[in-house]
Amino acid sequence: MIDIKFIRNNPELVKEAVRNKNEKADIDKLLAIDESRRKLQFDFDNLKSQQNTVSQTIARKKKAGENADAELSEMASVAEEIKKINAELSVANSELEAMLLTVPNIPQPEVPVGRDESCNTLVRIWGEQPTFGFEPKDHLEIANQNGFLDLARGAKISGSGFPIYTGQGARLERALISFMLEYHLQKHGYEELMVPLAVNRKTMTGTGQLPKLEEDMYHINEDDLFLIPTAEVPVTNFYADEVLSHKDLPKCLVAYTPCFRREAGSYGKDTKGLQRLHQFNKVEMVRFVEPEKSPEALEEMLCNAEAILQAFGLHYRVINLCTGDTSFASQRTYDLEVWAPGSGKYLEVSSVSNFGEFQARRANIRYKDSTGKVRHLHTLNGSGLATPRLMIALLETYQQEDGSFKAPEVLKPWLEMRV
RNA sequence: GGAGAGUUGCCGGAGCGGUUGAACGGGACGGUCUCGAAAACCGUUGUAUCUUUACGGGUACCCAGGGUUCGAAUCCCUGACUCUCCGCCA
Repeated sequence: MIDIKFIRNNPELVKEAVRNKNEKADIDKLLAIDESRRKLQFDFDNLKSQQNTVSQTIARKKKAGENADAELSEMASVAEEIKKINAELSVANSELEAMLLTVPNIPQPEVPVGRDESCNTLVRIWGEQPTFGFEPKDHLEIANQNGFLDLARGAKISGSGFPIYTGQGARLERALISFMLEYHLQKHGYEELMVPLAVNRKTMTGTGQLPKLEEDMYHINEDDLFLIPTAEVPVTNFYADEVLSHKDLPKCLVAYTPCFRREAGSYGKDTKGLQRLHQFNKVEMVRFVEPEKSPEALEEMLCNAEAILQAFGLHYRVINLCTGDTSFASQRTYDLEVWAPGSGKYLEVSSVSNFGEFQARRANIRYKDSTGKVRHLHTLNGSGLATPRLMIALLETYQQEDGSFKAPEVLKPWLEMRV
């Protein structure tokens, strides 16, 4: 959420951000509501002030045994008026609140302006595309040949986009999750959380999924709960409505969760195999930092995510997203795209974003700085990483000529957990 | 699912419908004392919002939302959450 005072003082800047992000929040209307709301608030405060004063007089008179009928009848009409204005005020307040929730975050200056992904820029490339002495197969062929996946039965049980990992495939998936979690815990200093997969409306609003993305999420009607599309939601909201101390910052959390996405409106796009799913696994990093430190933290998290791909020896590139491609809540986002040699393309496996105070305002997460002042902190998050496309890259990169799969050395211990 | 109890400031914990933004205690911070510290003593210790160049002032907030009243932390209704007991269950 953008500070209403900021919108008041920089309306053009906010409108530009709305345009550049292909959003459609009506800033002029928002400001008009804000204006009338403040007028109502002013009237309300004055009437209340009058009421408080006279009420005290009444109290004093009654205590002294004097007659207070004059004041009482005077206050009856004031009370009436207050009730009326209060009703208008709460309507105006909720209107403003609703509108504020539709205003996207403002991209940082470093973010290239552009409508869509064609305007994204390349930051760097790591490694090289591997070469094969044979025609590399795509991940589905490898998976099928080795019995790693059973998509047909997943579709039977739930529908397409709900994969079943079988045998060594299931084990590999679990190994990836464990490896990544432990990597971030041991080498990058994160703390682990295991969180609820179904969360309430307030939580979804806190990180910015609601109101915009309601259609993209699975919803449990009975209890008005949503299945999380990313661990970002429960983990960021971990500190909702709290005031932390600057001594607690930065706070670095990591969590593994399944993620659920309806992917409404994207049917038919990149649907082959594990490329686009309704349920997938992801390890997510989240940081809570002091405002001044967030740009630096973003770079660190990017490196944390890259470290995983490097450990696996996978070729990838880092992309700087343009305004039109950064999400509603983000100020700045890097994508990590891993090379899938069998499919012959780069696949997004991570998105690392700085949200500034946008989410902290929505979720009401604050901290007390070293001077004792209470401020909103900055939140960031990054996938570290999502497994399906990572699995694709691994299978395709480490396939053998006979179609078998040879896992990279670092994964060996994780695939051979002895009991 | 049934029965009961509860939700007050950083924490513990008071609070008759009328100077209660909130007693009292603890903690934290500042000061006095001390070579230094402890103890003791004194003082400070909320958030949001409007207004003001500033000093300051107004208003709201005692889980949330409604209601009663001139006036609600205090009375009534609804909801959320916590705890105890019973039932059910991995």
